[in-house]
Amino acid sequence: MAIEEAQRSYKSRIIEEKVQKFWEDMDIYERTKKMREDKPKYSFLDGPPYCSGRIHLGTAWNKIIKDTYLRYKSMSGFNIRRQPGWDTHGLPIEHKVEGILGLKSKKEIEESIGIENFVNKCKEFAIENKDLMTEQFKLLGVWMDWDNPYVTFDTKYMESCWWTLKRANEKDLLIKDKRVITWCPRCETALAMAEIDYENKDDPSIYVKFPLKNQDSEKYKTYILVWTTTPWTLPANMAVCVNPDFDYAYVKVDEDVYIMAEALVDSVLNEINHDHPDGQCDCDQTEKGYEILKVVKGSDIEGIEYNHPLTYEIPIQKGFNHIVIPGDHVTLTEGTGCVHTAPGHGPEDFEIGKKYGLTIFCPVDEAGLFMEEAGKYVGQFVKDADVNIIEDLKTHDLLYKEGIINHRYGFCWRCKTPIIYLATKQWFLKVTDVKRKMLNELDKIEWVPSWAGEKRFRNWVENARDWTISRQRYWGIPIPIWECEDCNEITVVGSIEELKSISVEGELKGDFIHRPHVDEITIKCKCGGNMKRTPDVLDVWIDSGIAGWAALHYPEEKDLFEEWYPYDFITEGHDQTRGWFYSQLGCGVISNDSTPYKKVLMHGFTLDEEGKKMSKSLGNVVEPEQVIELYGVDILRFYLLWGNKPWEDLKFNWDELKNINKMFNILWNIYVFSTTYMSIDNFDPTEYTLEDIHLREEDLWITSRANSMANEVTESLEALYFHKATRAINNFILEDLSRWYIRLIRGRTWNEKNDPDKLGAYYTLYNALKLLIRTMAPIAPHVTEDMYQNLIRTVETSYPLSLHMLDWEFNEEQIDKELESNMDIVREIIEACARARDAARYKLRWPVREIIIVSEDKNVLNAAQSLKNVIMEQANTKDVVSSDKFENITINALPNMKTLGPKLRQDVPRVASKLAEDDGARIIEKLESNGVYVVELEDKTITLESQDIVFETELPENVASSDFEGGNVFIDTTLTPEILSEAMARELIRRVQDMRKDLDLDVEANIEVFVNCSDNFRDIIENFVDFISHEVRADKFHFGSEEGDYTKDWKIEDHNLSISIVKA
RNA sequence: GGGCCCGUGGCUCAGGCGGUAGAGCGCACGGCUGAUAACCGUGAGGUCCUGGGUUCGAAUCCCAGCGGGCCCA
Repeated sequence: MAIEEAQRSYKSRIIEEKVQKFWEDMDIYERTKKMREDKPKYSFLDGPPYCSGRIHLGTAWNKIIKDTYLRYKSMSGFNIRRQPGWDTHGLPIEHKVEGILGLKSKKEIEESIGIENFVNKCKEFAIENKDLMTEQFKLLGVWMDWDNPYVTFDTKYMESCWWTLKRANEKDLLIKDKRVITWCPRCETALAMAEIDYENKDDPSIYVKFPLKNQDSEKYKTYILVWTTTPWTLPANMAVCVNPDFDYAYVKVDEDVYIMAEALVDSVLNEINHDHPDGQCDCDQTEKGYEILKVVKGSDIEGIEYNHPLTYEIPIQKGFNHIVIPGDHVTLTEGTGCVHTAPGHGPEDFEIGKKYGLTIFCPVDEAGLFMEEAGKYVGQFVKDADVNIIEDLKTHDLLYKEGIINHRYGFCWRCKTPIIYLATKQWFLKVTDVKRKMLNELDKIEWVPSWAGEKRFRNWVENARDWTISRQRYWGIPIPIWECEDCNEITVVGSIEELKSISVEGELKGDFIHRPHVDEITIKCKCGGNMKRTPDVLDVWIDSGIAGWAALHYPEEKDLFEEWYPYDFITEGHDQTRGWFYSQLGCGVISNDSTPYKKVLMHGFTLDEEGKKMSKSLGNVVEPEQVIELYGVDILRFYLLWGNKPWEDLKFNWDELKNINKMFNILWNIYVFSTTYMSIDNFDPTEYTLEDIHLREEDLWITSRANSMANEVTESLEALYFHKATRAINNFILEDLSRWYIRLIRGRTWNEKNDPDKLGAYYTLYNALKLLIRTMAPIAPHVTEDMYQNLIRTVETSYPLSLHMLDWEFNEEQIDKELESNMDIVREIIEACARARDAARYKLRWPVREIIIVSEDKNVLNAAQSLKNVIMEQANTKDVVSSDKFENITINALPNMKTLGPKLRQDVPRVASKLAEDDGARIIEKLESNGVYVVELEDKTITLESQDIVFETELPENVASSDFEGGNVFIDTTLTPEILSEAMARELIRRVQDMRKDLDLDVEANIEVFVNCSDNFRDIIENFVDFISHEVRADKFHFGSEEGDYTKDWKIEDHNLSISIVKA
């Protein structure tokens, strides 16, 4: 086999489809895995995406990061576990299925279609999406065990979950408790902190007057002034909290006296104050509209009794005792410093209520409707009751002030209903008991970036509360707790086998582990009573939190667990700080006393071009498929790893994608160039040893650069700094290969087939490309595989079937930093030459006699000397001279008119001519040694200081110059007859080449050339006919006219001529 | 109110362990081209968010503030 000429243009989709088919047909993924079976293990755990729809750009980014890193690790010689996971249970899917079936409440689910049908429908929905999303991930070229994923609804998976709960119970970390928790009144279930979205919302902001029970004055009535934004919680008010350390004022307004924090009196009572433009207020109390009667400490008003403001509407409230109690949580940032306390509707209120023995009064049911105890409000939805309550307060003259506040409020993550707080009995994991251990374990984890763990995640864990794990829903892992109806004893079932052995009623077949079948199974209690399952399912965050061992079906099966647990690496978005990073650590510590993962990359979100979240309602969603269709998978992958640092949010940018597309085009062009010539010459690198070929300095240079690049990519990937890896690759392709190396070797590809110099270029280019595609393979796996199959595998037949089976390696010994920096300098010199020519309007195509490089920097002179040949070719010069100074420069000294004009007046011309007579360099010398320069005129002596003279450098005629960072270049543009001949020959060559291109001739096709020109022009180029013929592949070259296959008239400088080409 | 992150040309972003501010895109002009629908050069375009501090020297380190984002209360 031999290297074939590549397709002329880069068609990403065709290549990618071809490569994916190749992988599939040849079973490349499985083979690659098998190949590295005996290597050291590197375990990875996929954070399971939730299967409720199609993947979006962020999900794609997530899997691309994983795939790239794992491909790299695999090539680096590790046996990788990469099982994908699917999160399938929970409210989001229930919510979608409710929508599909047109169901509006739990009652409808239970009564109109039944739990079994509903659960089956949910499962169906999850499977459909799982399959759909699998195809999407495959399209991205992500290599995972797609046929063997872990799925949270699998019986085995759920069994591991039961074990985890049993374990928690054994450690006394599983408790049932009445607490106030966040609740969705639409879904009628408890929600965990991770299931709440925060958004801004308008709510009432009211100041309510709570009348004291014992009024001590006939003249006025005293109230505690209380602020709330949830009027509907007032029916459950049991107490008022004050901070014992604050000062509280009795403030008289008209006929009322209000008790409130002194510091807040002004802002609450006296809005007039804000009308003073200078902020000064010297109004007296009457103007202020209030009068402070006295100030006491918070602790002084503890125990004061008051009457509930709605006893008329809610008779049951008459039976409770309402008092003022102390609370350290009371602040002065808003409100009145007297905090309405409803132990049934607030977590802090609840804690305080328990502490002071208040009744936990909660007259609201699971659907958010007021119950009988709420008196007048019975049957009203809590949020709807707000206005009625406000009206009733007004009626009793117990409303001081009313307004609207816009503040952050929690919403159900799925149905967007505002959450409420309710006191209910729920099951909890006592995270607060293991928090210390969690923090301890957290320190053992390596975080990228480090602040993600050390600061952000640590902060979250430190504030963790006990975890509400029970959900009053259907599609989830049933809580494996059976409670005795008689003695309240509980049994936590840890496995299916265990359930079988102790169940007395109900069948264990079919999908017995899901609801509703599992609900029918009963267990005999020690007391002889009947144990029934607690009807709840588990918080879906438990599902994914246990993935570490549930995916391996531990503890029922132990081998895999011992081999792979804990995991070396996980990576997810920063939303998982409160999600999966947390749930895994919590579950891991509870069941195994340790963290399930050792290294984490926390990545960002994908945003739209303006930095806004992508959302359907904004219409700014970019689908991965859109990008793939336009640019291809490899370009999408490269872009996502290039756009920014992985842990920052990525503003998706089409322009950047275009930019990456350009880079891939150039890469492809390099490939086309290489294969074009290599296939013409049947190049086979295995046929040559270093003896047969000649390597130039530039060959060693690109080899060094390629290895430096590979080194940088290795370090970057290892550190998960994907942006640095892609930048190194981009720089190598554009700067080193395309813009420089290919340009340098162009001439050599024109030589004879077995010319060692040409073979040196091929050999070097071949190896540089080989290293490049190997290094790029994890990021752009398709195009590199395609190149590998043609460029490498056809000639190095002993190489593995796929690029991805190659080991990750490069040769540090081939890195020559000095050569690299010399080349940097030389590139600058050559660029300076181009600038100088440009300024002098002297074309690059025309050779020059010599260029002189002047620098005081030894490194520059060394570089110029050691890479002289490169400069000669690229600067198109016959000679290169380097020196620490330019000898031929003339320095002219002129009088500085600004200083000398006023001083010397009519003497200026005479001084000027004296200055002109002397050598500028000598004048400078004198100024430097004497500080002055003396001019002797016939009639006087004039002393000039350095500021009196300005110097101009004058280059000899026909010298162009330009400077660069390390010095200057001077170019001798004298046009000798020889140079003119060569210049004209090159002009002619370019025109013939242009015509060959017009004819779309093969690169190696031979032609016959006729040039019809003046005798003068013929004389000029006559000596270069052989050179011209060689360059344009002309077998024969004639002067004279001919009607060839293609004839064209040209003008070169002042010469009119016509060129005719005959195809050979 | 608390925690974390971000703020660099018109746009997208590098740099960031202190030492003359970079790239790409876009704009203008010039050039080159048998791998390149490419490329090269030149030009215009920067209070590196603001203000303090440390230092011979701060885009970089420290403090405070402003603006944006995420998370929490």
